[in-house]
Amino acid sequence: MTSAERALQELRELILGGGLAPGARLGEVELAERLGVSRTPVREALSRLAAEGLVEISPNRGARVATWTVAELEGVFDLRMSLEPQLTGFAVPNASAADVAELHELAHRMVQVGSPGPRQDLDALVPLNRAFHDRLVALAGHPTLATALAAAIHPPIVRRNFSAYDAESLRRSLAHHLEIVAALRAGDARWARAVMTAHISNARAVMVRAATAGTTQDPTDEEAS
Amino acid sequence: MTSAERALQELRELILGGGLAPGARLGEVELAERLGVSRTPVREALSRLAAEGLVEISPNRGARVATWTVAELEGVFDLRMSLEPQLTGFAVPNASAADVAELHELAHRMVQVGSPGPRQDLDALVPLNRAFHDRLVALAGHPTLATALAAAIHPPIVRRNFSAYDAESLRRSLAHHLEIVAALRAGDARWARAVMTAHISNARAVMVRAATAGTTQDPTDEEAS
DNA sequence: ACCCCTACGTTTGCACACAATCTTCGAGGG
DNA sequence: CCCTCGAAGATTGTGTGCAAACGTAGGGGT
Repeated sequence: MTSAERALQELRELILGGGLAPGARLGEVELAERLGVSRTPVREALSRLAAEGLVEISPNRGARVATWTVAELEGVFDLRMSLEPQLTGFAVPNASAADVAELHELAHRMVQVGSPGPRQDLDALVPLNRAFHDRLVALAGHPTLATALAAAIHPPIVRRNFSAYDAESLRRSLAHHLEIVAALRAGDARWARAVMTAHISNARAVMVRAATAGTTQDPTDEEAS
Repeated sequence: MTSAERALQELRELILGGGLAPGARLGEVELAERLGVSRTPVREALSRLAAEGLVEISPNRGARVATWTVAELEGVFDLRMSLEPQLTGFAVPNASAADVAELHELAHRMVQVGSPGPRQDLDALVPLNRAFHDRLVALAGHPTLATALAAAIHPPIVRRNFSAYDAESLRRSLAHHLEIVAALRAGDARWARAVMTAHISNARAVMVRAATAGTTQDPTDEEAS
């Protein structure tokens, strides 16, 4: 694996994992020594991340972690609403019994882990949720739609923890997963599309509310001198 | 403007304009001296073009102009079918009388230029068509959807001349533009969406037919020694 | 007291050089 | 005659140095 790829993945992880706050300055030399490589692969990584929409580059002024307004966040959800139900519908005829069982397993574990109580673990929900949606997208067998969706989803995933969900919305979200599995088992593409549309609408409401409320979060740079 | 940007735009023009055939090898040194810059900005341009999907990069094996199978072409049209009607619908409430007049003017000129006869000029149709669709997308006021659409449309635009259209399909396409304007004037988003869906379905049928028939086109590299 | 202009430090943009990898061509053995 | 192995050439990947542009602080002028 090349150094540029390593830098790319590491930076992506850092941004998506919250290690770098939105708006934070990304100096080339700082990142270079932080990742143990030269500036060249760092530049390449930053360029590609800019193409993905994770960082913003101003000529001669360097790169910063991208920030998103509420309007842009809503735009992303519009896009998801256009694509994910479609992908889910495509997945229906391709789902084997084994696939359905696997998805059911994932949805079931999400209910166990996500239900309120002493065993609730919202952080464990994130990889399960991701696995569920990724599996579904893979089943659709539609690389073009999948790529467009992935490009759109990446940015707002930054704060993609489930802490923003209130109990009611979370319960709905978990139920949706199970219902999607049911629709797959029934071979009903229209049903699956409808549930996915509802699923994203629910998520949109939660995220927009969180973003609107959390406008007060620190926009400070990480300029610890 | 930076050298990397110049290289990016020039390469894009070269690929989209047909100056570089799909599958053609893109040597860094060759491009560098062809554009009069060093390898560094060329590398950056190639990297970004790869992110756009116009070129494909294999590690240690260089870059080539991207190629698309018929299946991928159909995938792109699936994506357009998901996004463009949506964008057209969003444009409806934002369209002022002046906007409608402008779009009507464009659609009318396309009919004049595109109708069979001695004054037919298929090449002149391309910029008009592009202006029409761009105007419509701009009216939607939805940067996120617009960006996703633009990213998807770029690749297959390579052969985006209207020579593939038979008389019947071309007449339909021109009529669609006028009908979309009518829907805008009526303020009927559902109507506009439906016509746009039909418009893209028509285009899909034409392009897929052309791609299937034209599989015999030369896959030769430009290895002029 | 406020504004503008200038000089400095920092950072990015680009070019060049070296190292690592892949491809190709040729020779030897089976 | 074909296959395998090896070396040379070419190409990509990465590090480093230099020049240009930007941001900022300080001094002079109005």
